[in-house]
Amino acid sequence: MAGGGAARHAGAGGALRGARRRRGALGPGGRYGRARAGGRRPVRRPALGPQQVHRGQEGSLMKPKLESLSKEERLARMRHSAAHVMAEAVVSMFPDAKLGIGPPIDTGFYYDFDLPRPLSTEDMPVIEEKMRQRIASDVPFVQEEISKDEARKLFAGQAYKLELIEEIPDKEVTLYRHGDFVDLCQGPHVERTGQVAAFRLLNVAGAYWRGHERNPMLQRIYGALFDTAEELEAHLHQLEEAQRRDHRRLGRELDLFSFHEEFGPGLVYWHPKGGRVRTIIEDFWRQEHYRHGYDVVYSPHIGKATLWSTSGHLDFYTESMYSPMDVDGQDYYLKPMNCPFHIQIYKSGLRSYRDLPIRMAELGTVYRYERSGVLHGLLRVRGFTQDDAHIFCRPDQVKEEIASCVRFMTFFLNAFGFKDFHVYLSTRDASAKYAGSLEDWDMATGVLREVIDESGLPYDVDEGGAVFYGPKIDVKLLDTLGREWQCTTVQFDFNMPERFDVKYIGEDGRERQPYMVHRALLGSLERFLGVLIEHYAGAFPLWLAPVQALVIPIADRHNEYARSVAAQLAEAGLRVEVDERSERMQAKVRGAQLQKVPYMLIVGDKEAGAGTASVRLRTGEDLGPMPLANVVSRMREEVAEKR
RNA sequence: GCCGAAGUGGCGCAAUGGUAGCGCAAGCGAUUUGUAAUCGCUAGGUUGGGGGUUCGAAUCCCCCCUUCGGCUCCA
Repeated sequence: MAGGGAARHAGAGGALRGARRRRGALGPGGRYGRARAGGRRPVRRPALGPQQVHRGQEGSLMKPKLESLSKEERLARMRHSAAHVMAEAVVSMFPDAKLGIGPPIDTGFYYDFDLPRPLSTEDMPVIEEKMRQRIASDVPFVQEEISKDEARKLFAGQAYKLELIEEIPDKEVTLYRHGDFVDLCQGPHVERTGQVAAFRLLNVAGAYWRGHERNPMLQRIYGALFDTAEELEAHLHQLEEAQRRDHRRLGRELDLFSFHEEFGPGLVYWHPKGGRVRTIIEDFWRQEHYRHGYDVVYSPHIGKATLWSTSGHLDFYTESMYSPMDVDGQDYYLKPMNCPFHIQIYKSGLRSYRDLPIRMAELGTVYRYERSGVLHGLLRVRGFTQDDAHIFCRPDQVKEEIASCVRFMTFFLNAFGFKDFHVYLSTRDASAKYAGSLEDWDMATGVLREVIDESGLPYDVDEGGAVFYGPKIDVKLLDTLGREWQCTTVQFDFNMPERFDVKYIGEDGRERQPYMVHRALLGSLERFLGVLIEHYAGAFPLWLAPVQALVIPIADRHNEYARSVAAQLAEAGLRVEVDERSERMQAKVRGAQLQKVPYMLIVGDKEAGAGTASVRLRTGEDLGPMPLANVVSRMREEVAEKR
């Protein structure tokens, strides 16, 4: 994020409207919260209208058979039905329970409840058991349609359901009934409870009713559900495996970084090894930016209040800013963004149309207040370094500049081996909170859309997801649990040029306002490194590995030769260490494996005599003894190719 | 910020009202070893912080801090 005002102007929750929104605002499955967490994403599937699900006596005769459906659709139905069965179980335990919604999600389902007491993990087996009984009883799911009036009577006392009923545009609403349990629901479901497959209740979490912070907080129970017990087990196993590649754990084990909560949560301390990786990325970043026509700048970390009032941050972004510090009786603020500074650099001279585009990049460290509950390792911190840039350009240059940002982004993500990322086009909605003219917005949104279309990257439209000052393209990378984290962002800004009166002299000699584009490609180095660590499970490719080779002398008498081997590699620009501990070679190999060092160079009598090293790779592959020159050339080649 | 769970040596864990232990890591010593853990010894904790109950608190109660999983918000 490079622009301002997101906090207040991102719209009501910024939920994914548009592409991911399903029709209607019905109960379970009708409307979803945000598409966000891993396995917590609403399933995407075509809405199945009532016309496709005919009513039958048993609610089954005319429905498509479960087996004939796609796996995706079948799972969605089972998950949705499991949510109903779970709701029934919870209601049987708490007759006064008020029901929220209970949709299927990527890996299972959830249901939200308003209950008289907090649920605990001890409740899970009880609920599960009730569910299994209901599944064993194998009763049919029956769809019904009733008038809204009838529905209001049926759901009297169910405040949340009543709210949903009022929002349904049709005269009739659909219900799904199994056994004595009935829910306001558009469906579709499986035919019988017995068709609900392998599931496990996972956890309870708080969730605001309809995702709004001002609404009551309900208790949400998450469950996982798959076709078979094996697939369920595999999924649960995968969740455990994910812990092994959690960047917070790897950060400690690989000695990359630490946090010191007692001295400030959300503030990263980079250790030498993590610092090494970061430096490599920064060097690469700088080199590529120069190559791509950017200038690299540095700006201060604090600025006077007048800067932030002019920029609008004090009006629109104060909630994310830290309290001012007093400097000679003046208020100074720690910067939450770099843009106002870059604008000053732009404005330090008269700019001609010939000077544009001006591309100003900075690894700019910013500080933002993040609410305590949202901090998350490196992925959400309070101080971070954006790989920020601001592009000032003429109207005729806009499209190419945006296109080159997208190409540059793709180049970086490829360089780091990312295949799995989600692109979003965030547009404005009907509200009137936006800066800039509608024409500007239409133009900018059109350009962004054209550029992504032409890039061939699949994307979703996040209607209303734009910040108040302009539309944007965002790219989100996935962590090990499949949670999305916004990294790349390319944003138009129709606010700041106006506020700071940014100009250039046009061909006609008159002052004109340039277009301003904020962009961060990696996003922030902290977040990017966090995602990257999980992406590689800590086993960085050679060019990024903090220690590229570990020389392992077999006995103390080989230490001297080991040091000379290390010196030769270091001379060739490789990062190498020697394990001189009085340990057995096996222990040293194990240590290197655990540290995920790519190359292990084992040296004993044979190697010292022949001027070689026996090479073991992190993969376990034994390359046998190699002349040092060959080791060096092999490694240098691997580094050059960023493999 | 909200809901729930949790905080015990650097890390992973045990001790559920009665003297805080174990493994790994660390330090020291021995060993000099051929592709994922050599052996021994030593040191290390006012149990996240503060208050309370009790003869006695890691354990029970209250407040705060932090972490984890969600929600909301965002790079």
